[in-house]
Amino acid sequence: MPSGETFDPREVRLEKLRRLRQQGIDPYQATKYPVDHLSQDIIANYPQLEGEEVSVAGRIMAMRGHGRAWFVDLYDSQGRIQCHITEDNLGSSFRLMDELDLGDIVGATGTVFTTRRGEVTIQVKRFQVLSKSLQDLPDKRHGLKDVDLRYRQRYLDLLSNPKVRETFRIRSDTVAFLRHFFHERDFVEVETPVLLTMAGGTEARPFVTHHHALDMDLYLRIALELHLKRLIVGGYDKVFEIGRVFRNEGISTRHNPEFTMLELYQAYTDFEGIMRLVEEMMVGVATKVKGSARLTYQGQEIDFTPPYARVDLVERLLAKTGVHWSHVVTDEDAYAFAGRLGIKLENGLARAQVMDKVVSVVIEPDLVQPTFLWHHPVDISPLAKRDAKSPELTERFELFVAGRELANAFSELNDPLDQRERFLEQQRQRTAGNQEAHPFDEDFLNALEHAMPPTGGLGVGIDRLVMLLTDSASIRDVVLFPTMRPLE
RNA sequence: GGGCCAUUAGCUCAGUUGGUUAGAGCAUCCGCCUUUUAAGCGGAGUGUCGAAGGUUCGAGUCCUUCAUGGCCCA
Repeated sequence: MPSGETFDPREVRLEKLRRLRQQGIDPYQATKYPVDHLSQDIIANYPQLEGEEVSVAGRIMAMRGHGRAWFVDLYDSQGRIQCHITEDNLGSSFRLMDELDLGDIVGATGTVFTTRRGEVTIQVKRFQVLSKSLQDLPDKRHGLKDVDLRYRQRYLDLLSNPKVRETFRIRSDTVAFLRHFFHERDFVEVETPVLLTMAGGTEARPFVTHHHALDMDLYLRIALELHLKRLIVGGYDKVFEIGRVFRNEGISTRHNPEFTMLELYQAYTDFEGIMRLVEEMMVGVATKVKGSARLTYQGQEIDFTPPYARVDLVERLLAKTGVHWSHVVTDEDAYAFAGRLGIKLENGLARAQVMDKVVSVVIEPDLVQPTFLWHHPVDISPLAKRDAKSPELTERFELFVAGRELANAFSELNDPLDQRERFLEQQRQRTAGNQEAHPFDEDFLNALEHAMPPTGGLGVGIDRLVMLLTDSASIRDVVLFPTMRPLE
C-alpha cells in the first residue's frame, strides 16, 4: 500500500470531507433545501411533469458511473428516484462527484425525463451536498441481517430494510386509528402518572426508582387501571389512555420490559358492551391498516369479522381435563393438577398463578380465530365484578387471537367492601411470598366508596396488536428500540 | 434459570478430517467508459476469525470459561 493511502472507509470519507472543505464547501452547513417534490409523486405524475424542473432531496443509495456522467439513486421518505448527473449540465461543479459516497444526503434540482430503458429520471442541473456520511451503509442487496445490530442500530435497519419502515408505519396508523376511533365515540383521552408510590392494576413485578428530593422509592406503573377508574368516579363517562407501562420480568419474543397499553373505561356498560366495542375496534383497525378484515399471521389465516366465538373458561377446562376449577382448592392441589397434565412449574407459586398457567397451556393455544375466553374465576380476577348468578365467577373476558392474549376486559368491580376484601386476600398472598400480588390501595378504595357507576373496562396490548397486523414473530420487531443488554 | 445454535473483511456469507500466506459477492481504492440500473471492463485486497485460556509440531476448525444474540423449555 503506498504511503498516505488508506482503505479504511471512514478515513477515505474524512479525506473527501477535507477536500470538499478545501474547495470552500462545508457539507454540514446547509440548513434547508427547496424540496418541491417527493420521489413517488414524480413517478406517478410523469407525463405531466416531463420537462418540468423539480427539486428533491435524500440519501444516495447507489451510484453508477459512466465516465463523464453518473446515475445516482436518491432515496427520500417515499422511496427511490434516479438522477442523471453529467459534466455537460454541471460544468466545473461536476468534479464534486468525486467526493460523494453512498449514504451522503444531497439535494438535486433538474428536469424530469425518461431514459432509453423507460425509467423516470431527473436530469440534474445543480446539486448540493446537504450532509456527508462518514460510515459505510449496510449491504445494498441483503440489507442489515444481523438481528443484534438491527435492534441496536435501528437507524441502519430502517434505511436498509424497507419492510421495517412499513412495519412502523403500520404501527403509527394503528395508534392513529385507535385514537380516532375512541375520540369519535366521545372518549376523553387522558394521561395518568407513570411514577407511583405503589404499582397496581394487575399482578406483575414493578421497576423501582428513587426520588431524591423526597428521598423515597417510586414504582413505574404496570397498568393504567386504577387511575382511569378514579376518573370515572370523578364524572367522566368515557376515558382512555394509550401509554407505556413497565414490568420487571423476563424478556422474550412476546415480552419487552416496557410496552404500550391501551386502556379504556366506559360508565353504564358492562363486559358485553365492551365485547361489542372490541369487535368493532378489531375489524375497524384491520380494515384500516391492512385493507381487509382478514390477514395472515405466521401462516395462519385470521378473520376479524364479528361476532367472535365465546368460550367459557371453567367449562372448557372441565372438558379438556375432566377437572372442575372449584375442586382445586389449595396450592398443593393446583401443583398436583398441573403435574398430572405434564406441566412443569417453578416452585413457590400460589394456586391462582398455577391455574393461570394451566389455562395458558390447556386452553389458549387452540384459540386461533378471534375468541372471547370468558367468565374467569374471581380468584384470578381481583378487580372484576362477580357474575350475579355464579358469584365465584366474574364478568370478565380475554380476547385471544392466534393463541395469544390480545385484550383483557371486565365489568369493573365497584363494590368498595368486596374490593377491600380482595385487596386483603392479595395482601395475604403478598405476605406469603407472592411478589406479584396486588398491593393494597387505600386511596383507590376511598374513590370507590364515593360510588363508581357500573363500568366496563378494557386493556389492549398495542405491541401484540401490531405484531398481528404486521405478521411479526417477535415483539422486538414492532418496538423501535427494544431493551437490550449493553455491550461490554 | 436450563438445552441447542450462531458470532470469520464495512455489509451478506463460504471455509472439507486440525495442515502452506483465511476466501467470494457487494462496498471501498486506482484506471477506462455521457441514457445505466445487481451497469460494464481492467487492476488493488481491507481481517484482534466475538474474548480469554488450553490441547497440539500446527487451531477459524478440537476442549474449557466468558460475552452478545437467536430458537426451544422454564
